[in-house]
Amino acid sequence: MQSEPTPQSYDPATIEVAWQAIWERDRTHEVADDLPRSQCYYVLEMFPYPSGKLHMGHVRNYTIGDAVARYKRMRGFHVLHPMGWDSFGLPAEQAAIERGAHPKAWTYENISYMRGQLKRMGFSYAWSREFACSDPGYAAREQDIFLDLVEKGLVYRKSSMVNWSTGLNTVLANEQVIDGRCWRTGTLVVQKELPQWFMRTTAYADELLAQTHQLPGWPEAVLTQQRNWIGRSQGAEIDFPLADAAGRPLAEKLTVFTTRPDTIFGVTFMSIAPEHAALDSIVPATHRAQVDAFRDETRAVSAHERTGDTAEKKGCFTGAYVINPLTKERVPLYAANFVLADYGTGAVMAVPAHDERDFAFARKYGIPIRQVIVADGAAAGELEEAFTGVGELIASAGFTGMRSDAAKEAITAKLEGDGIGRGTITWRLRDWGISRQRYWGNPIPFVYGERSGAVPLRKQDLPVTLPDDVRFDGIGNPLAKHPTWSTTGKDGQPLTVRTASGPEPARRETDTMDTFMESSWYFARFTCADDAKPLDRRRVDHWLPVDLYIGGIEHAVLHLLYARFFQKALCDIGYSSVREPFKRLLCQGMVCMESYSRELPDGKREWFYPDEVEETHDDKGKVIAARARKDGAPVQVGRVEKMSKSKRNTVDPQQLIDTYGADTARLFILFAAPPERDLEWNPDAVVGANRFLKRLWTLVTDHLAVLAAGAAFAGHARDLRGADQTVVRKVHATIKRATDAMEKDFAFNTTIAACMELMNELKPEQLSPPVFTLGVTTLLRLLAPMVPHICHELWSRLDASRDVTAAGWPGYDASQIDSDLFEYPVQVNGKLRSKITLARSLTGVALEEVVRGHAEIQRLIEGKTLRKLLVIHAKIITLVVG
RNA sequence: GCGCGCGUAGCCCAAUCGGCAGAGGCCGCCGGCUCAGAACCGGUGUGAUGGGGGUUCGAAUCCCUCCGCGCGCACCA
Repeated sequence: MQSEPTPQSYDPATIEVAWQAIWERDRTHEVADDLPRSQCYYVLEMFPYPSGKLHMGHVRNYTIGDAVARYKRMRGFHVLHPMGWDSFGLPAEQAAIERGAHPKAWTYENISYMRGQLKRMGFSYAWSREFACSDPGYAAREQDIFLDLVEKGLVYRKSSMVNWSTGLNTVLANEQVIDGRCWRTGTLVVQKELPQWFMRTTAYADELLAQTHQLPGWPEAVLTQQRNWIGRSQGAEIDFPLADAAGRPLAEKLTVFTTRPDTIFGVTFMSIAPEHAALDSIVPATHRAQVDAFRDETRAVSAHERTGDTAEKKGCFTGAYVINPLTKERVPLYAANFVLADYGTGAVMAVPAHDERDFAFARKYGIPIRQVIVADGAAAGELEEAFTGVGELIASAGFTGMRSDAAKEAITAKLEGDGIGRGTITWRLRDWGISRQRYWGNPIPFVYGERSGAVPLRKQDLPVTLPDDVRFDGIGNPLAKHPTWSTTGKDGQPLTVRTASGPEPARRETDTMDTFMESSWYFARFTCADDAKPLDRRRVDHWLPVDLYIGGIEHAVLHLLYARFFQKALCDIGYSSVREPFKRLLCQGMVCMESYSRELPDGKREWFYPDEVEETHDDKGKVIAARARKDGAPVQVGRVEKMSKSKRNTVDPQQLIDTYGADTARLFILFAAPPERDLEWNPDAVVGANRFLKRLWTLVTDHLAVLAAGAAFAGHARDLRGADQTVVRKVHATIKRATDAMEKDFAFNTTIAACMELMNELKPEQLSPPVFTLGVTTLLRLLAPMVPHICHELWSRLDASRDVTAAGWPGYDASQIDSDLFEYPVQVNGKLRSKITLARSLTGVALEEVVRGHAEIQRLIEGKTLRKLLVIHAKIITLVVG
């Protein structure tokens, strides 16, 4: 049983709630929009999906962001630090299906609970700017923007093969397909053809790629991933005329894309995607049946199995031939399972000698392999594997002898001159399919006239709102099944579109937008959340780019690429002139914990909660065994991995707050690891964090009389001696370390360590009151961004005139850090041999003279030859003797 | 396979420009306090900085290579 807290003991529940009430009452963390930009700072954390309650990943993300926001405020910045809710999405509908809860009610109840948790953590958000994406106001403004994008030609509709999740009955983006399975449900993804709405992300492919080289504040890993995803590929399109079996050219042609036009003289066949549209007209009747069969066979397997690394390369001769435009040679055309219809032109000139896939294919089907490139200095010979490098051309007519780079250009130029090819760039990046066959999303503001087809809504007919009376049975799209919604206008009358010949009956688009749409501009809306228009350009341009954006690396190519695209699109429809939304990106690591499990006889795994397990340690404290309490039988200590419910290695933030308070949770999270690194949850270390705060509490409250009585020491350390001098130096050194750590990488862990060190030095019985006061007040100011409640509370007891935030981040005086003497380590031939103490003020030639003459140095070189003497001021003395 | 990152004490992690390997915390151990325990206070660190090689007066740090772990991409022509 815990004893009842006395007024003197640290009672986080009371002081934290009290300060949170003060911040709420005073609207402490709101910020104006008209201050000089150089004094402003926009820090943003990726807003959460309101799934029910905060998990430890959220708490870490938001703790980091809050510590930055509070730190920047103490440095005098006007900080914009908003929060909202990414509240459209599938889990709400899953809840409706499974529990009968209405998505709207479920979502807003979750928001209400989670907002309470955020406030209980003491996060310093500008709550007046809060919104949820499912709020009618936000969704309506997004529709407004959408229509502008339509106007600008950045939205279009086309029928296309889509990833269809059999688990969700909906379309998934490529990014939502992981190993051929649905990212959410893990069910199989199949290919299906549907009309879809697309955002023209490819219109910005060049800029999206180029700007990755101008984002120094982003982690290299994210930039690399985005570059891979965009996938720029420079090469040429080349036309190959079709030929009949006798080799006579036909009128039709096939165009290939290649990055290696220099290998064109090595082409011995052509391969084409089995579902390529041109095949129907190309394949002669004699081969039609088997090509169709091959296509169906290919289609039957999922995209992943088909293109996976291990998949067998298979093909089928089409009965057709093409002519190599440079050699005029006739080569066979194969349908091949590894050729993708939607990349490049869907057809590939096959050069087995210089491409691994073509090599394997040629071996399998007995197709000739003709080498046309040799590595520099090598001779042509029998190839055991494809040579995919660059080198010198052989057997390539007039291009023989050229190097690959030159040949690429020369051959492309020749093809261009002949009108049968052209240099071109192909992208891996596709347009963004945004249609979702779901209810809980933002409706796409289009209608379909009976005869006139898809028509965008007029702005005065916005917004399209979701109906509340919807049934959820988990099959198909609830919106499409609603009896009246899709055919009723805003005025309650049957929906029509205007045409030249008068109103025409129409029905609504029932697809809703991918929820990545909402998260693509919420950071802009935060700058002007009260504006009637979708965005207020003045304020958007005032605050953007976000100075620091914090979130998980799992969004490296999803959200972060869409948001970059969207920002550029917003610029081009007049809402901003800032083309990159995030100046600096911080990707925090995962929150991990040890897991315990054992294998059951049936091969399954049984997982244990930590308190179900007893560990035994050796005499150094190393864990040597673990067994389950219930049966005493051993369990395996799993590796430290991301918290997950199924592995029973989660910690509930609410429980943590209830037990230790928000400040302890914050302190542990910031102290246990640097932000980018994975954090290993350690319940013992949480207790340690709590212990530190208790000691801080006691240190201040036990000496309130002394601390509140007089001012902190403001003189110079040189005028002090003994413990007072040591502590004043320590104070300045600590401020420097803490400041450097914050400015460099937000290395809260080292900032906190420096504070712990300082506190260990603060022994009131050995210090004069002004110096002790300096130490304590410095400590409170340095810790305030990280553990704001306890620091505000203690500060208020020392100084009622202003709060600790207003007191600001302390500055330091470099001249007060170091003592007048420096103890030089002396290395002889790289080994530490001795130490000598000299005045720090000694530098340069004078310093070297003193060292040379020093008795200790003389002793070290006695009887040997001094070959070299290096004296680095305030660092080290190195002797090289022989 | 390719790309990015990481590897320091039993564990989590520090170490500005290449300059004495150790700041802080946890665990363990010892001691104080206590009838006793918890809490609290004090004390307590011997590692080839993952292996090998190189550059240097000097390498945890820079370069090469290998090993291990994590993440991402993966038939993109």
